[in-house]
Amino acid sequence: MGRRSDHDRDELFELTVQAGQKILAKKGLEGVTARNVAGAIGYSPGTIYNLFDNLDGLLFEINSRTFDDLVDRLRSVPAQTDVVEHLIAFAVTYLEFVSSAPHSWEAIFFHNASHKAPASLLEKIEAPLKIVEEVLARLPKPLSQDELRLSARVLWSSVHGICLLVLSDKLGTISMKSVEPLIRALIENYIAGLTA
Amino acid sequence: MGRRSDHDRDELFELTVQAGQKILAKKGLEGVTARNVAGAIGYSPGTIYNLFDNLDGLLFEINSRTFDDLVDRLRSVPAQTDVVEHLIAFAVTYLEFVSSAPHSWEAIFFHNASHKAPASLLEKIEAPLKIVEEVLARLPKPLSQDELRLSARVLWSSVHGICLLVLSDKLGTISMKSVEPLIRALIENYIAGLTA
DNA sequence: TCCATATATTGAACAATGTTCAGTTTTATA
DNA sequence: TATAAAACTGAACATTGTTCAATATATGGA
Repeated sequence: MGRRSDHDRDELFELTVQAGQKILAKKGLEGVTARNVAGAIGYSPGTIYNLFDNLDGLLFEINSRTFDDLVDRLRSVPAQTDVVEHLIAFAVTYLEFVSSAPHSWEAIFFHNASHKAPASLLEKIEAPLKIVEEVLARLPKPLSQDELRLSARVLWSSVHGICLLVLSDKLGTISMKSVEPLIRALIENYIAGLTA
Repeated sequence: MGRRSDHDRDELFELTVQAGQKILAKKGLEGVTARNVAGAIGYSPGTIYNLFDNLDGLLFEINSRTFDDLVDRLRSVPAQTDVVEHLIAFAVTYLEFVSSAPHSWEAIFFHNASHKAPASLLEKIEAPLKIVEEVLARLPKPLSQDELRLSARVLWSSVHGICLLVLSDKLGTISMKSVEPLIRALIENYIAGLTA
């Protein structure tokens, strides 16, 4: 039984999110139930609803942190003078992250929320796209704001599609090594077409 | 109350699948519950389990038909002498289908089945890839079976990623018209890179 | 025609889910 | 120390998928 003196609200919030992440990593999305999470932190199910509006809220928070993690990884990709090389490094970083933490991404790709995601999460989903836009803006050919926005989205979506492929084929014949040269071809030539 | 004499087993199966499809189209994936489907065909919930091993079975059947539909659409794309044009026509066909029947594709992309999909469904998922492979095989450059397989998958996955983008942005600013030229650039240049 | 057998259908019941909230316990404050 | 505020509980509710004994219906042979 959880005691009020054990943790203040912020600590408890943090504890809950981490318990959720741990369960997600171990049991997958379907393991993240109110009773499981409550049990893991030593509180009763009702307490979850003291911290979050609903269970979706917990998953939104977890997903939000996964995006933070992705953004950190993208930001720490070494700067490349060549735009194409930079974008390829982004894609590979994304692919490796998805591949190494599949359940975190399962929660992002396949969680069917009954409630609306908060604006803060929607912003974080946008963050990687902003980073891609920044790099695309360095292309010699001048692109309008709209062109930049759309082409970043299309490029990232196609990389995203390939992440899904890798994710769905965890036990199959498609490895990172076999996909990387094709990602390279995809990006190299998409950019070539964009700037033609 | 359903009467045994109303339909034989095959008719009832058909009736159930169609009821499922109708509910899916109208209410989305979350509307497809055992009780809803049973109510729609005038039988009790238990009857559903006489026709399918479980509810996933019904959704597998519905998804299977969606893939059949896609394959029909791809097969009726007018033959193009140019491989790239042919692939672009495929992608546009796919995009338009997803865009016009979003809930059918929601069931394919976001249904988290508790049970394993039957081999027959897995084969149907492969069918569009086979069609893409066939066209890729017409490229002047000779590709090995493995190269063909992998590049078809990567190409289709990236188109798939863009379908998801369009699907997730049904009310947003991304239209078919704005995406089509970028799909074109994506495919044109991916193939250029592949055959270089 | 009528009974016996096989099949189809029902619907109550079970477990698990998210969620609520009246009641209890604990802490902070005056 | 008494009172108010906040946190926490856990039983309860509605809704899921799913099962299965009981019932209803159809079939085929005497």
